[in-house]
Amino acid sequence: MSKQPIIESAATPPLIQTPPPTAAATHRMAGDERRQQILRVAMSLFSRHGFRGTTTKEIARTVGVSEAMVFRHFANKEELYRAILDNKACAGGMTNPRELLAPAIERKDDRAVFEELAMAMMCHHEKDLEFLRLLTHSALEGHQLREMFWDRNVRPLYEFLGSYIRERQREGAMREVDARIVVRAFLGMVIHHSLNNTLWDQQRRLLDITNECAAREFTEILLRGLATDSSTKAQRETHRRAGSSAARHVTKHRLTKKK
Amino acid sequence: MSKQPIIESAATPPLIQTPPPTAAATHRMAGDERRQQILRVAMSLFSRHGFRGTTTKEIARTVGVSEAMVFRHFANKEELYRAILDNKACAGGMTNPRELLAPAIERKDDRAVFEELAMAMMCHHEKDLEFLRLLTHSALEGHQLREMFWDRNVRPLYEFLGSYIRERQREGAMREVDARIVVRAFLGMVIHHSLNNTLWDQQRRLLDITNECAAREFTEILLRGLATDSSTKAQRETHRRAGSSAARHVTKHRLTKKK
DNA sequence: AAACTTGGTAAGTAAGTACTTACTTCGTTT
DNA sequence: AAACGAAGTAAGTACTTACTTACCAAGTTT
Repeated sequence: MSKQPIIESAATPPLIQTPPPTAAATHRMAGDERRQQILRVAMSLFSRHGFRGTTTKEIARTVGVSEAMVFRHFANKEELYRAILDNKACAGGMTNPRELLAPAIERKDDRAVFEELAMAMMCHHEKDLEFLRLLTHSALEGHQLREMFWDRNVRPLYEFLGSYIRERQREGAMREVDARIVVRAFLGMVIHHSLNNTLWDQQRRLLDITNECAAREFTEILLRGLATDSSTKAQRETHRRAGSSAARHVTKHRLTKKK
Repeated sequence: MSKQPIIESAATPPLIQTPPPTAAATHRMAGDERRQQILRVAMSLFSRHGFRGTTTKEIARTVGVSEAMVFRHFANKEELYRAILDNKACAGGMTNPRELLAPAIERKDDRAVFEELAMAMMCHHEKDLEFLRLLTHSALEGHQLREMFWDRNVRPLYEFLGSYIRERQREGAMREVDARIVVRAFLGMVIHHSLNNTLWDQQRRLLDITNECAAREFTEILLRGLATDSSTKAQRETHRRAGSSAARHVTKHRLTKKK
């Protein structure tokens, strides 16, 4: 309004386009490729600084293009965020626990069920640290990723694991406690451990153990904690014979890595 | 610099001061009182939207004063945040567990030790929900509250609870597992439960139990999980005779409130 | 009643913020 | 080689942000 755009000034000199000062050789990518790149960068930045704490300018600069490119691929910041969620919330919940645990469940190998679940979760958290942070951010900000993740991952996991526990209780292999409480307790140990390692104590000052060790010990505590008075010894015998995943000498056996 | 301030224009008309349109009767508070009010409001807003997500304007408006007042009391936003931390990080870690648990520890009542600790933590989280959110925000943002809380609360708790467990292990009352893993497992159950209730599932769709119930069941799982093969029955007898806090019939005994 | 102190404000400012506009460059198709 | 469309940009716009300035008015002291 205040400024008249130069529409037909054929005279204006070429205005020597400064060759992109940002990156080395990021010229003319295919549209989809660039879109993916923006997505990856945005994901990484959102996970570090949250939605509000990340600017579109920063995203563009990191990618090595002008800000306008971000808005060519995504209508607005919110849509960019959504695109990340669609990418992640589906693939973000690690490999489906149902498939992963099927063999262990078949054999009714409780130890393997819990240990493998714990391992899968912790390894996934470790690998996709970004997603864990993104998730926590959106839980705080009340963003829709929270509900999405809840419905697609958390609730199904509670139902799946809960029904396994109930089955084992019916068979007399575990004492009678509300299965949902058991699920909460176990996921609590595992998730808290991951959160601790990624958000609070990345240098592992308080506790530096391998995922294997954590999975093993958490499982041990849970299963002993659920054992029926009668099953206590018998069951552990059974599992030893079956050659279950670990649990050979679960006492004090070099649990920590250092310090 | 660019604008010449009117220094002695006695002629400028009174410019009828609009009577504060914001609040009803928030006139002329004592300095300290207002300072405290700003602190409280800021704390509440920071906990809801994080440091970056809260504007000084919003704080001022909520208090019912002009933005300039915020900056009269606090040099900048960062200092306001610090003031909150100083207020909170000292008093924020609930009553000192050392004192709280002293009697239970004296009696070597493991059940009471863990159950009371869990209760204290969960009730504190529930009451000071704001602090929990603030803490999570600063963990994500890498703000100094994280280190502060870590040093003043988390690490001491690990050491304190860990040494109690080690003592009980020496006495043969608990099996030999790295005490720090046990601490992590137990705090994991408790903290994850709190976090779940405040950040993820405020409507308690997944699991709606009282704090008492959660504390009781988590403790039960942990203690059974730590029992030595020999102590299993003997110990539970002992505790029953001693009239320990709960644990009468810890089986399936109306654990949930509804659904 | 003059001088000081203190709680308070309106109206800035400079540096962001998300998002847009008008235009250019280049590989592919015709 | 002309035309076209997609990848790209510089330089905006309108608004928000943290923070400042210049000033005021109700007490309290002198």
